[in-house]
Amino acid sequence: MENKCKCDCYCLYKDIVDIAKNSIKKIKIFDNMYTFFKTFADVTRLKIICALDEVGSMCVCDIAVALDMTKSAISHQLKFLKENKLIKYQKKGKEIFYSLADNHVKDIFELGLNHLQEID
Amino acid sequence: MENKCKCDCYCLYKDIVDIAKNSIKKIKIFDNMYTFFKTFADVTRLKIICALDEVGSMCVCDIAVALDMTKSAISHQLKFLKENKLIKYQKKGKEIFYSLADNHVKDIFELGLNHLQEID
DNA sequence: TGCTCATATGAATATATTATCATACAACAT
DNA sequence: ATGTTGTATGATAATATATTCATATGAGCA
Repeated sequence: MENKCKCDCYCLYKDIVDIAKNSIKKIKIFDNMYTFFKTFADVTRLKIICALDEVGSMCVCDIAVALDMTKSAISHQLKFLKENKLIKYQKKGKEIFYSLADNHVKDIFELGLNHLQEID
Repeated sequence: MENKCKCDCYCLYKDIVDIAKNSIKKIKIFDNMYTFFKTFADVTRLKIICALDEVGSMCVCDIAVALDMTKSAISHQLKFLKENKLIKYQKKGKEIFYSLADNHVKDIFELGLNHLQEID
């Protein structure tokens, strides 16, 4: 039957399903989007963002101390954040200072904060 | 030494570290926050949100057809969304219709969309 | 040059997450 | 009652992720 898909389902409301399907198809950036949100879906990364948001820029070592974690763990997470263009950095001698890339990061962070404060 | 922590780090800029530490401590909802953002950090859940956003409300079966996935997989994800209060539902006979819980979900989704369209 | 410190990174381990599979339950039709 | 359909769920297997560990690189200094 036409309205039966490989997934063992009978389609009940075909027109609605078609609208939903088209809507999903239109957004070709789900992969990027999920990677973007994944950034905020980790306590360590949230804390790094929070710290950088508060003090502007910090070196790897200080972030590690502030979060009470190893420098290696922080470095791995900074790499993730860097690859997803959420932070930028500036070299000063041996040290490398990281800071938030733009206001979107702050916006998202604060929107999440507001949402949680409202339902709580 | 006072400025050496268990994590093999030497604290370089103590005042900055203290500010960051306090800022992190103030936010006691990192756990909730990361769970909230985790919702958006999965392609399946993003698609469900996208579909519900577009057509208002859908039953489990139709969501499964629209996403071309099994009903079981969808049901598990709906449970996750339900537990985190991002969707609500209404029973009609055998069917259960799911819809987005409030505008925050839509807001976050669209903010992510905007962010990605700008950097791209 | 050799040493120390700041940072980066590959591999391995530990943990978390997702989809599948089997099954259960509830509503409806016959 | 029995069978069918829509949904839910526990257990498992497959996959992804985070941290640790060992090691590497690179800058500054003695």
